Amino acid sequence: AEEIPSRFDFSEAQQRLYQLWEQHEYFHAVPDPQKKPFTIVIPPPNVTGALHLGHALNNTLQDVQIRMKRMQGFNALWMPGTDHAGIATQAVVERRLKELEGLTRHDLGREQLVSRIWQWKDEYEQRILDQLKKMGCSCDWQRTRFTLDEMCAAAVRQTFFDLFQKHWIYRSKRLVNWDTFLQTTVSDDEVNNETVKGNFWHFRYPVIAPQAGEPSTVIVATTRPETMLGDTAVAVHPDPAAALAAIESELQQALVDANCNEKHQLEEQLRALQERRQLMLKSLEQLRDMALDGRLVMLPLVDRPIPLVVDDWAKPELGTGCVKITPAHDPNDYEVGRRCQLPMINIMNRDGTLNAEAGKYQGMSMQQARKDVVADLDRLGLLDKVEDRDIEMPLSDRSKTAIEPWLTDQWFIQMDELAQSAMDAVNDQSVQIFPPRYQTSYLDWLAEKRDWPVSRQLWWGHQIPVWSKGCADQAEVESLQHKIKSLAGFKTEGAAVQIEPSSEPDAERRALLGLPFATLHVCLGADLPELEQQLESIGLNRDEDVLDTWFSSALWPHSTLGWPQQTDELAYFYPTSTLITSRDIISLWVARMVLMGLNNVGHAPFSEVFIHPKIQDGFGETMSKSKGNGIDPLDVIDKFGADALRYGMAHLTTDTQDVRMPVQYECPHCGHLLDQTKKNRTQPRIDCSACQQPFGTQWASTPDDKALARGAVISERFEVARNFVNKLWNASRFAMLNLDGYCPAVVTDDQLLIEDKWILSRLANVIQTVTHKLEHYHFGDAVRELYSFAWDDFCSFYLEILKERFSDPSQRALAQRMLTFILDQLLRLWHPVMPFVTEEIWQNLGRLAPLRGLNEIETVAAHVIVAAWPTASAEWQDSRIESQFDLFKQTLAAIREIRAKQNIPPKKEIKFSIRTPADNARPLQEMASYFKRMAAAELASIGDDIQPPAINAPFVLSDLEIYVDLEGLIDFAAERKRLEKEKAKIEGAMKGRQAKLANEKFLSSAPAEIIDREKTGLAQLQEQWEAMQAALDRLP
RNA sequence: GGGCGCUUAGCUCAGUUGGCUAGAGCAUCUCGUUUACACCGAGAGGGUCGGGGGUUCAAGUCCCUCAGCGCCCACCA
Repeated sequence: AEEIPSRFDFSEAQQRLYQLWEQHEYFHAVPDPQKKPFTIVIPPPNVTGALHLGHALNNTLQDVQIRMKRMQGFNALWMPGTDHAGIATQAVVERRLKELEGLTRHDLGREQLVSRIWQWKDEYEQRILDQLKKMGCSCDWQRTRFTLDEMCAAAVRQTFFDLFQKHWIYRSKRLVNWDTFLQTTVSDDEVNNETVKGNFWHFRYPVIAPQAGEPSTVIVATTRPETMLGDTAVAVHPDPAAALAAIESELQQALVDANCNEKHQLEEQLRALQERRQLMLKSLEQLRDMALDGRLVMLPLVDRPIPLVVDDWAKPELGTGCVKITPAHDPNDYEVGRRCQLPMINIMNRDGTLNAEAGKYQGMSMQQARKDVVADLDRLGLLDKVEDRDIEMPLSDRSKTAIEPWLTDQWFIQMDELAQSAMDAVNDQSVQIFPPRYQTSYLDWLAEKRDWPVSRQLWWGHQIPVWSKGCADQAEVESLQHKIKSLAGFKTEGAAVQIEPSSEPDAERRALLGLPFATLHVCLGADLPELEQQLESIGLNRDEDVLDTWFSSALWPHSTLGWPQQTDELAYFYPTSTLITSRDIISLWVARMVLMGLNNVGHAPFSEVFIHPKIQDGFGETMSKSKGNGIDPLDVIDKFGADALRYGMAHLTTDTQDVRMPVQYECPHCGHLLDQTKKNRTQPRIDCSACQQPFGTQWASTPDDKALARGAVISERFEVARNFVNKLWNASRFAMLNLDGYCPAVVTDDQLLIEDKWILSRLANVIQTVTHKLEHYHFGDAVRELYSFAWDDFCSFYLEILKERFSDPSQRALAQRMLTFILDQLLRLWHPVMPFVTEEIWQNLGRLAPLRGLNEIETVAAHVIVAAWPTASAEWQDSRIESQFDLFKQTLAAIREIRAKQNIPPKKEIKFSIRTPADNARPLQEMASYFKRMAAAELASIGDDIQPPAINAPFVLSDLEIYVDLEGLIDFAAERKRLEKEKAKIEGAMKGRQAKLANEKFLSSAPAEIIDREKTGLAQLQEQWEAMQAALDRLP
């Protein structure tokens, strides 16, 4: 035992122990009807890049749950895997392709690009799985899945086919966010709005054949002039007078409720509105009438007659009150176009240049066209005016270029029934969300029941399993349909047909634009190469698009278990037990998993969802790769160990707050820690403030910077955890040093000393609390409870007391049995949070004490990972013993305080007396030797009627007066100071109570129990005060 | 604009259904290497609980309001 080092060498142990667990296949779970399953599916990390501390938190919590449940005897399965993360991954790879080779994806082609992305995926998946292993995650690696692998693909195909058959999947036109640089759509949450300086242009559109008294032009305003080439109408409000009046009365109402700050502003707004009304109302009403009359205006530059239409999207209080309608390039205009049945003219190519619809502007970029359109209108005298204005510009998060709204064909999932089923699951509590407030965001989002657009114009993902062909007329539709249905294998192999009528009802326009009469879609429910070939041979082509990445993620809990195959795993492990994730994907992922699980398997995928806090940097911003404020968990593991990382994560997990984590750079040359500041956190190179040498950061991009040693990003928050790991390690080291001659035997109650009973009572309470807290996701509470038990109770008191008993041969055997038992229990309780150090100690303890136990002796499990979770024994719980022991602790603290204040040398022995009733006296008397050891103080006398020493320092607790004998030691000044301060404190407390008790209302309204408490409290304070005063009086 | 949170010691966070003198760790200061641990031990100082108002015998805790911060959703010709 002597050769055990005083510090836990985690870096050596982590690898060895992880291998040990894997060799024994402790992580591998197979269906076993004898055991109850407990299942968690990992929120699959994106293969975009490495994991940061947010993931570390997420995965730590999952592993804590899994390890605890495994110890509780459940058949625990933690299903690991990664997500292909569609656009994010493709964009990363494309960007790198551009940087390193100067190539675009079009240079490579689909197949080549996809194979490049697979390479990237292999690399990062490896890295991610490696990170998880280094964190100690006990995932069943044999079952590792990837959202794009064959098993998941089969589930995707089957699901799509099923929804297609139910007609819950359909194709329709939709405006998408088009990134003209990457030439792909981006989802709404990958679009950032940036405020930029722009202009507000006012154009005149000539009215065709104006009648007398009518305006000859209509003025419209826009921030995007080039889109006018695709205008198909000008809208006016159906009742501008009423609309203006409504706003006016709203403003007036607001004015009534307003405070003076707002008042001024509101008055101004009101004045402007009234002015406007005077100025514009008449002409707006006139235009409205013209619109109702079916009048047309001439769209300049392209010379296209377009109608005036009536729609309440045209707000009379904004702009000119009239609004140009460009259905194919603006989301709101698109809605107007649908309501008014307007043609939708797409003027843009995939690459952001203008197409043939734009006439002479064809081939120009949108920016160029903007300049030319404005200039040309100006020349024609149709530019009314130009205002400066701040405008919100949508930018692509990936390419940082402007997003263009663009009208395209997209596949949708009809959500009403699916969403309802997912709402029901939460409403009837078959899925419970913790903390419960997150139910609201889940339910609110689903309640909108907006159809889910699932196609993405990407190459990386599950390609949509639909083959289509446009038909020119009804006859062709019928003959093609007949041909398809008679294909060999069509009926037997799982295929379905849908007919999509054209979005353009007008035959002439269809002919003009080359649109089909209808499109025939065939969906195949599985990979069927022969059938696919046959379809292609009769002219059907497979959709180029892929599915939204969340489509496959939504199937994750059942696809990973083999669905649509009816596997044993699916039958046994599904539905899973709990889902642990972060709040930003409640709607994107959690809700969709619920509805897909219900649709596919007929059962919600999990019964509980725990939403954990988010990790923020020192400035309150969430960690993300793009901000450069992320921490690689491996940096923390290298410096503090995996257990410390996990401890830190669990400790910070409370259910109210996000976690703020200020970080530092560690200089790779001298180890100095530099605070991360807002300024230096995005710098590629930093000079160490201690040794002046430069080091690189994760932002290093130039070859010079990259060549520098990288400074790790770490947080001192983990120091506490590391220190605790070491504390536990050394407690076990103490045990090892004192277990010579250990022999196990049943320990009976009558053998136990008061401190044994106390520690067992504490242990029983802690087991109960910690189990409850962990089972209810209160990770922080559980860790705090265990920490104070291990450090304060076990180490600071129990072990100190045992030292005394180890030196007494008659007590040694019992002390050893107690020590091994408590340590054994501590290791089990800590194992889910700190698997490595507990396993290592378990091995060491097992060598010296393989048989352990109190009530019965048993051979313990070879490894703590599979040891039984402790159960709280009710017989041990004894609040009387605990309060008796508390008296000991308080007495000890009092003596130590007086020693410190009096500056008594540590080795100098002192004497003290205690005046207390016999009930308290007995246990304290029994512990007399511990005062000697732990405070170098001898208990001279104790009892109801003892005489305090002549010169003493008093300390008064409830029912307990402690007198430290200061004969020949006293520092009068220090003692006076202590007593005065103590007295003042007591006086303050007394004052509050006296005031309360003098208050008639308090006496009449407060419950008797509270009044009683106040009274006895005051009496005690009075007693203490008198003792202080008396002692002061005695001082010379 | 709508919604959900948050604001407690220099820092990071606890604080149950309102009820004894508001806690912990780090940092600071004092003392100490007594055979588990200096990644340690003993002790101390440090808070008008974001501001203002209200309900109550009693408010960190409940209500209103203002300010600041974070996140989600929607939207701005």
